[in-house]
Amino acid sequence: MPLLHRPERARSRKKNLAHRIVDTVRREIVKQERLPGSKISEPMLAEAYGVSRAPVREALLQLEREGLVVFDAVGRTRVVEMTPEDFEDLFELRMTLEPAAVEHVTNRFDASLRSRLEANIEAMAEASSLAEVSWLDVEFHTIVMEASNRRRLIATWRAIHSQLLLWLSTMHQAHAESAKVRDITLRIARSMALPQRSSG
Amino acid sequence: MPLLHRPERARSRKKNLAHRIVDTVRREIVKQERLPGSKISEPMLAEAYGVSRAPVREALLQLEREGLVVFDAVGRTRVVEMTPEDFEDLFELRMTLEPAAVEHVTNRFDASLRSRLEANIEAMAEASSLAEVSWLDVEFHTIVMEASNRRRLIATWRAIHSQLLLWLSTMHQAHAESAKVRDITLRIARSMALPQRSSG
DNA sequence: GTCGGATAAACTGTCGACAGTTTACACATC
DNA sequence: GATGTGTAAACTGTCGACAGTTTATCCGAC
Repeated sequence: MPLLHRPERARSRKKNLAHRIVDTVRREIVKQERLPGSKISEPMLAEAYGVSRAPVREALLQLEREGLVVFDAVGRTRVVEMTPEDFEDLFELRMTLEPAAVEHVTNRFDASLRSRLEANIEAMAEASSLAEVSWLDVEFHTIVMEASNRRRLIATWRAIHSQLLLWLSTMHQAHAESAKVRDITLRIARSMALPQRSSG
Repeated sequence: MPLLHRPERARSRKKNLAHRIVDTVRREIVKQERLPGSKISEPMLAEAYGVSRAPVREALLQLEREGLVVFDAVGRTRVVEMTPEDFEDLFELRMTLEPAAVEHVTNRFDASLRSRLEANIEAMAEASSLAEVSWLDVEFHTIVMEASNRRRLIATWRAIHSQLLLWLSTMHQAHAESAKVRDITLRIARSMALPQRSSG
């Protein structure tokens, strides 16, 4: 099972409480241990992690930035519920961003990047489940995105990254046995392949 | 002079203090009343607006999201300093996003949208300064982006919108009399024009 | 006069508390 | 049994405070 996330930045790079809460809740949402539409209250989160509400509020802001939670009109937090339109939106933005990143990566294709990508591909080949392949595939494209070295492109990717994982999780959990969804996922996985993968 | 911003969302749509602080500081940064690289401390902001640090912290997080401030390793806040590479990055992302938006707008081109765009164009024609034209131009493209109705596209646009204004402000203030910069700005403005502007 | 170190000021991260508002619940009514 | 209502519980937004750390200042050594 691939690791969910490297630490990422939020306010300061230091390991503050908000960071840890973000990491934990992000994992819970992506794994669907917190279901779409379920409420998240600050006092409950604060008590769950034995902290005050201040870092919890900061964490929720970050999770909203990643598109994993939404705030209603009175400031209450819920786990995001993605509609088919959202999925379309999500993948369209992804398809818009990726070519721009690839263009820069081709100019910066060095040994380090190459080995990271190859390791990822290898892991995919050895993966034992479709879910694992999907996750590795998102990881593959994260590597590409970050290799582009375009700060704003990377920031935008991070803003949708977790939503992609959530979508994959939704698909695999809700329709694990559906051959049709299997096909869709594989088709998308293929379309996500690095267009001009250099051979040298 | 065009209005700087409509209220925009942050945590809840209600008018909380963080909102007002974001609006004010955003304007200060874009107008370069706060100079790039200058420090922003929470206690000072809090005192300046007569509030506690809690809403100030929230506001700074939002401003970081908009790319107007950056946090250093120990959590201190500074007004962003944009390098030439940043400008390139910024406009490249902009060019990546825009065609995707335009594609959707052509399907939704109604009278309301048309009149809003025409009003904008009219204002540009009557504008008395290059700065004003630039701002109206960014506004034009904001209208297009929001008309696309793609949530994530719009969110991404908002994440770079203020940076575009800051860049324009920088250009106009630092090189107001430079014919060369004038040309660059106009060239960019032209490239920003809606590619297939419908005539019917 | 310059450099280095000690001391003071300032700042961030976190906490617990309170007011005002919204939601949930129990109870009475039809 | 369904419905409306009033009260209690819960929640958000905001505040002031404190501890630990970083930055600035001042003073002495050279």
